[in-house]
Amino acid sequence: MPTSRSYRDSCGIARALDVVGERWALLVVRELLLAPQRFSDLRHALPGVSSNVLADRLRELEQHDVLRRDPDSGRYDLTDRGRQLEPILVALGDWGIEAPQPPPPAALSATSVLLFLRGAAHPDPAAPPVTYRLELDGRVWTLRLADGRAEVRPGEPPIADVSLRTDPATLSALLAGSAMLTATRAAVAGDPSAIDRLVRAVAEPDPG
Amino acid sequence: MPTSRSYRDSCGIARALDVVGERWALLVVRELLLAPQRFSDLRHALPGVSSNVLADRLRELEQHDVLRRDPDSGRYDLTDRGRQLEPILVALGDWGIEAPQPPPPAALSATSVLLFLRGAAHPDPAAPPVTYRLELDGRVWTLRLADGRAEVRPGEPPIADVSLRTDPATLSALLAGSAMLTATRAAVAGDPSAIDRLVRAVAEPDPG
DNA sequence: CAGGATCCTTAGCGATACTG
DNA sequence: CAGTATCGCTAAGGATCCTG
Repeated sequence: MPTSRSYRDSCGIARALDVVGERWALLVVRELLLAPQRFSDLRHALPGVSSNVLADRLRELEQHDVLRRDPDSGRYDLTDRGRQLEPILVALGDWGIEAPQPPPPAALSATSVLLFLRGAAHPDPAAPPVTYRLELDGRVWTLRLADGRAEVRPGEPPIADVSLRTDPATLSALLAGSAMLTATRAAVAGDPSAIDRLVRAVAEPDPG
Repeated sequence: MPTSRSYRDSCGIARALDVVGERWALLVVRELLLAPQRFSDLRHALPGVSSNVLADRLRELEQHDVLRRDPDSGRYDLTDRGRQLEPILVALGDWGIEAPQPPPPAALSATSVLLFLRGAAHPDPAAPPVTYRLELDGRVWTLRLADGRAEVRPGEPPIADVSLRTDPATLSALLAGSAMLTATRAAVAGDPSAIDRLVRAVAEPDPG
């Protein structure tokens, strides 16, 4: 039984919150920012949400034209309207970064780390492009550093300079500089120096 | 008894929602964007929130350094950190404008209308500045059109070209062009043509 | 009277078990 | 795998009642 309460307020902010203000709704949207996801993908990325609540949120968000379920693949993907939330979510995430960290154990989905990575990376614009194959939680992503910014896409890269297989928490620790690659159980193939370059691109201050 | 549940997710978006994701929290922030407000002001602006929930939200938001209560005046005001939410809320409101209107009766606070007005107004940059004295729900605001944009501040203007006393819904209807000034119970003093100019500034398309 | 605090009811949430 | 059914818990909603 989906939620059907409203703020009954004509303001755009209140009407937006009528759509995406229920618990877990914006985190579901977050998980779909980089790639479509199945029901089980979302459950794995959001271990705190129970299946009935997730089903409710997906139904409501589909009714409000934020996302759509593809009947063939069973995957949920954002609609154009849902995708318009991306800059808002990114800005909200930047704001939330300043908040105190939740006490562990805290979840960290692949999408979360990749969104952070994409936003925090400031690679040297003059350096040649690099392509990474990232395998996180068994799923493959393509990361490309080029033209001074990072681009993330789902799926296999055509060619990759380096391949890194690990989990979101380890990747996050690497990027934060709180772990050395050799001290983790990450599997690397290809040019290891490209990993250093990635870490430095995230560590260096925003040139803007 | 304040809410103290967390998404337990390290992502900045989730941590932001741990602070401002509870019901009514962002609408409280909205009400404080333009001016400090008392507890009773907030209750009036948000007729759907019950006093215990409002008290809980204010406590939580104060604990998280989003707002602060001034002991002398009893007014709640945003902190610097809370004010950083302004562009996010404005963007969320723009997104929400596209959502279907809630069935009436829907609330419409003075802050809501003034936020909409400030964002939607595109006055002729070449025209001379105009200052309005707006009295909404018994509270006085200063509105100034100058340099191609609108500025809203709480309190009496030093001098005003025109004074308009009405309620938020009537002002909204005037701005939307769905009501004529002469057909409302709005009280006007000063230069009535300045009201027309305001309506046109809102009606005209965004030059940007 | 403003600014809450208390009480009670309801509805959304969280966890687990179950089904096509 | 992709949800549905069930149930106890907790936050939200509404009214009333304190306290300066």
